[in-house]
Amino acid sequence: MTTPVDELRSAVERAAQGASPTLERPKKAHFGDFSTNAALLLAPKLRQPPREVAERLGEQLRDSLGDRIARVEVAGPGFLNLFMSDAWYRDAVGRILRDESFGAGRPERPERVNVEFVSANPTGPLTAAGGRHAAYGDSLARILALAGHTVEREYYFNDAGSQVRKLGESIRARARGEEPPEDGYEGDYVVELAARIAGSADMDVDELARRAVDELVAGIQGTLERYRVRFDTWFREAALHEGDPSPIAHAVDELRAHGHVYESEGAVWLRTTSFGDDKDRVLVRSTGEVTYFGADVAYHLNKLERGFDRLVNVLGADHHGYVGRMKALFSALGADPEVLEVPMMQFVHIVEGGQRASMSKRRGEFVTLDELLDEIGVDATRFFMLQRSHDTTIDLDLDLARQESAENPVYYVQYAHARISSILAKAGDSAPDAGSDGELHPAERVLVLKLLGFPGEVAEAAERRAPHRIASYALELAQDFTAFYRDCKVVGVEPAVESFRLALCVATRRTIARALDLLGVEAPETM
RNA sequence: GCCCCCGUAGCUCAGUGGACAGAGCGGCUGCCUUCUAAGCAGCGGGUCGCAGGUUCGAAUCCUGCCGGGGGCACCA
Repeated sequence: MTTPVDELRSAVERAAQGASPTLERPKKAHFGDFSTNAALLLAPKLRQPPREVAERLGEQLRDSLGDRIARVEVAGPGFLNLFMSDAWYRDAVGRILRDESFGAGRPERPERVNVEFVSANPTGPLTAAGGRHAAYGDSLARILALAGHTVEREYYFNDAGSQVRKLGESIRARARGEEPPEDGYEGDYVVELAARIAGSADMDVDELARRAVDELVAGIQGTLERYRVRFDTWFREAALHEGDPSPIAHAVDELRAHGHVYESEGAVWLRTTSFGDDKDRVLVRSTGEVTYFGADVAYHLNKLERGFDRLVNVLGADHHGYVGRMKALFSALGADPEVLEVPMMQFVHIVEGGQRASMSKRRGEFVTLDELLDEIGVDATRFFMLQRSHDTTIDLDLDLARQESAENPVYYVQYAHARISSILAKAGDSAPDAGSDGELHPAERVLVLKLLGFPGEVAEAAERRAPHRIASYALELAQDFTAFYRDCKVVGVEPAVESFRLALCVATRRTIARALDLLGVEAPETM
C-alpha cells in the first residue's frame, strides 16, 4: 500500500527530473514538515543558482499537490521546506487506520532468507552473550518478514567432535569426584549434569556426552522459548557425517570437481587463497578427522542447496577471521559470495565493581541468560540487548541492570501503549474518524508525522540489518504520543475533535504494538 | 606485522553528506481533586579521539596517527 509519504516523494522526484533528492523530516519544526535538497542537486546540472531552481521547483510542487500542501519555502542554500495542510494530515491518519498491514513492505525483489543465529554449542547453558545474539537474530527475522521477505530461523550446533567429548570427560570426572581434565569444562552445571545422569561415573564417554548434549539442548530450547525465540530448524552437525555419501563427502567431491581441492602432508585442503583468503584451509586432517571448517563447508553447501536467496549468519566478533574463508568457499562453489552475510555481534561485557569480568564458558565463569531473565525479565532484557547497534560492545553491569531495570525505556513505551488502551476503554462506543475539517494541534501533527515514518523505519532496519533502529523508533513514537497526551484531551471534547483523536490513538496503539512485536516485546493493555 | 569493530554530554548510547548535534540514565528545581505520576515541565551539561583532505555543506566520505576491544590453528 502506498503511503502519503510515498506520494509526496514521487511528486518531489518528478519535479527533480531524474535527480535522487532526499525527502526528510527536518530536525527543526520551522524548517517544515518535510524538506528536500532537490534544488541543490539540480542546480549544478542546470548551471543556475540553487535558490532560483528551488523557487521554480516550489511552484511546480504547489501546482501538483494542490490543497495537500499549505506552503513551500526556500531556505538556506536552496532547501525546499514543505508545510503540509491539515487536510493532508487527516487523510494520512485515515489511511493509516484503513491499512491493516501498516508498516509492511513490498521489496522490489523479495528474498527467501535463512537467518542462522545463536548456534551456541551445547556444552553449557546460554549466556548473556547468547541473549544478545538471540534477540538480534530473532528481531532481524521479524523485521525482514514484515519488510516482505520469507524468513527461516536456524540453529546449528555441534553434537560431535572434540569439545563435546571434552564435555563428556568433564562430567565423568565430576561424577567420580575428580577435577575436570585440562581444558575441560568447570562450570557448576557440569556437576549438576553428573548428578542428574544416572551411572555417569562409569558410562562410556561418548554415550555420556550424547546424553549431556540432549539435556543441554533441551535446556537451551527451554530458555529460548522463554525468551520468545523459536527456530524453524535445529541443524545437528552429526547429520553432516551421516549417510552415503555423507554431506561432507558430497561437499568435498563438489569442491574437487570445481578443481579447488588438493592434498598435502596427508591432509585435504581447500585452495581458498584463489579467492582472497590469506592461506589455504584444511578440510580433512591427516588423522582422517574432518575439521570444524570442513563440516561448516558441507553445512553451507547444504543451505545453498536448500534454495535460499540469502544466508545471514550471525556470528560473534571473535569469528571475524572466519568470514574471508567462508566467502572464498562460496566462490569456490561457483556461488555469489554476496549471498552470505555475516553480521558480527560485538561482545557483551559483564561489569562487576566497575571492572570487566571475564566470560569463559569453559571455566564456568559467565552470567546465564536464564539468570538475566530471572533478574530483569524478558522485555527489559530484549530491549536492552536491542537498543544498541550490533557492532558496538555492550557493558552489562548486573547491579546497575537490576537497579535500573525499572527505569528501562521499554517500560516507557509499554506505558504509552497501556495509556492509549485506557483512553480507548473510556471512549466506549465513540467511533474513531479522521474527519475532514478543523485545525490540528501541533502535537497532533508531530505524532502523525512520526507514525508516517514507520514503514520507512522498517524498510531501513531490514536493509541495514539494524533492529536497534526500531527500538529507537518505538521510544520516539512513545515520546510523541506522551506529548500529545499531555496537550490534547481526547475523551469528552467536541465530538469531531474527539473522533479524530480517537483515530490517532488507534493508529498509534497499533503502531507501538507492531514496533514492540518486531523487538519481541509485549504490549500490555494495563500496567 | 596484517585484518575487523568502536571512540559523540558525568554514565550507557542514537545519529552512514545537509541548516544552531540528540535520547535514556544520573544531578538540581517544581508538578498528582484531571483519559494511568512507570508520567510532565524547567535548569545544568559537548574542541562529535587528533591532524589533514574531498564537498556549496562532514559526527557522517577518504588518508594518516592515537586510544579501547577482537581476530590471525590440521581449536571450535
